[in-house]
Amino acid sequence: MSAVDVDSPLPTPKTRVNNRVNDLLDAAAVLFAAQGYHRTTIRDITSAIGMGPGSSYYHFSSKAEMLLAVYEEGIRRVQRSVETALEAVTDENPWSRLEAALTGHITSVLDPSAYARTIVAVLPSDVPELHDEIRAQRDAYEAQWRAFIDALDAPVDADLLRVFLLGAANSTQVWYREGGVSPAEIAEFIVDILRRPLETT
Amino acid sequence: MSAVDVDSPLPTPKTRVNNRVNDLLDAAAVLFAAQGYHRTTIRDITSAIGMGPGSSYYHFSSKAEMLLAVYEEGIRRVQRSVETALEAVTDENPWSRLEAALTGHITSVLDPSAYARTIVAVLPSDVPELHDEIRAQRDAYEAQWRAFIDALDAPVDADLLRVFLLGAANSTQVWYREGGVSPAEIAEFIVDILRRPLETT
DNA sequence: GTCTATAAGGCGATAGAC
DNA sequence: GTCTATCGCCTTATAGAC
Repeated sequence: MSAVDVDSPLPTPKTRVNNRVNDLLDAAAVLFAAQGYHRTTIRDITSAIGMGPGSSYYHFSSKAEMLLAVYEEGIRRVQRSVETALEAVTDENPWSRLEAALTGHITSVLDPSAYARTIVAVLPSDVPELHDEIRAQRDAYEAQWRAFIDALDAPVDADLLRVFLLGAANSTQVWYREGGVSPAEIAEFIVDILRRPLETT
Repeated sequence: MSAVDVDSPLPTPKTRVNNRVNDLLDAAAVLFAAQGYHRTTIRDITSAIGMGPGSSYYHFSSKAEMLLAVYEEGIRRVQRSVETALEAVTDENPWSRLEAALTGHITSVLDPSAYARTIVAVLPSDVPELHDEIRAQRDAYEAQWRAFIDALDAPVDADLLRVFLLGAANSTQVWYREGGVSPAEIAEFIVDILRRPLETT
C-alpha cells in the first residue's frame, strides 16, 4: 500500500467503458434514424465519435447487433416517455389518458437523441436477420395501446383505431419541423377530432 | 425487295423496347417497395427478369434514374386511382368525396404492382441525389389534398388534418394483410371517426 | 439490346500491434 | 480498448463482343 494509490485513484473502469459504448450507440442512433440502416456504415458511426472503424467490434460483434442495442433502448425510452406523461394526468378520464400517452409517444419518436426515432425509421423488413426480434419488441410495445383504446369504450373496431393512432403519431417524423406545433398540440388535435364531430350540419 | 422481307415481317421495334423497359421497371418497383432502395441491387432487379446485370444501363444510366422512373409512375398511378374513385361518386357531399379519394389512395399504395407502394416506402432522405425531385413530386400530389380538406369546411387546422389523413392512410402499408378489411372499409372507418363523435357520454 | 468480363471502389469484419 | 492495416466480398458502372 503506497501513497500513490491514495493520491491518484483511478476512475471506476465501468464508468469509462459504458461511456464509450454509449457514445457509440448515441452516434449510431442518430445515423440510423436519419439515414436508415443500410445507408449508414460502421465507418460513419465510428468516425462521428473519433474512433477507428475496427474498434466498434470490441463492443459489438456486428452492425446488426449495434442496431438491436439501439432498438431496445428506443423501445425502453418511448415506454418510459409514455409512463411519465401518464403520471402527470390527474383525472381518470380515459380520453385524457389517451392524450397524455399520445403526447409521450410523439415526444419520444421526435426526440433528437434519436433512439426512439430509430424504431420508427427502421422497419423489421429492413433487417431480415433481426426481423423476429424487432417485430416482437414492436408488438410488445403496441400491445400496451390496446388498454388505452379499450378504456375509451368507443363503438368502433379497436384494432383499426390503434393502428391509425400509432400510424398518425409516427407519421409526424416525416413532416414535423422544429418551431411549429408541439407534440402536446398534435396529441390534442388527434384526440379532439376523435371526440368531437367534425361535420357542421 | 426480296420475298424474304414480306414473309418475315419484324415485330415493331418500339413495342419490344417498351416491353423490356416495362419488365425492368415492374421488377424494380416490386423490389424497391419490398426491400427499400439501398438493399435492392441492380443484380436483384435484372436477374428477376432473366437479364444480365450490365444490360439495365442501356435503358437507365444509373440505379437512381431507375428509381426516379418508378417513382414518377407511382405518382401517376395514385393520382389516376384517386381520380377514378372520385368519378364514381354521385353526390356532391365533400365527405363522400373525401372517402372516395381516400379509397383511391389506399388502394393504390397497397397495389401489388408496387409502383405507388414505392412512393411511400422510399423517402426523399433515402436518396439524397434525388431529394429535390422526389420531394417536389410528393408535394405536388399532396397539394391536391388541400382541396378535399378545404371543401369539408371543418373547424380545424387544415394542414394538420391533411398530414394526419395521409399519414394514417400510408401506414396501412405496415399492417395491412390480404383477406382482412378492404381499402374501401378502411377509408369508411377513417371518415366515420372524423364525422361522428366517438365519445359516449 | 443483351451478353460476358471486368474495372474501381466501398463494405463488414478480422488480425495483431500498442 | 483503441489503433492501423488489410482481407474477401459485393457493389455500381463500364467496355467491347455479338
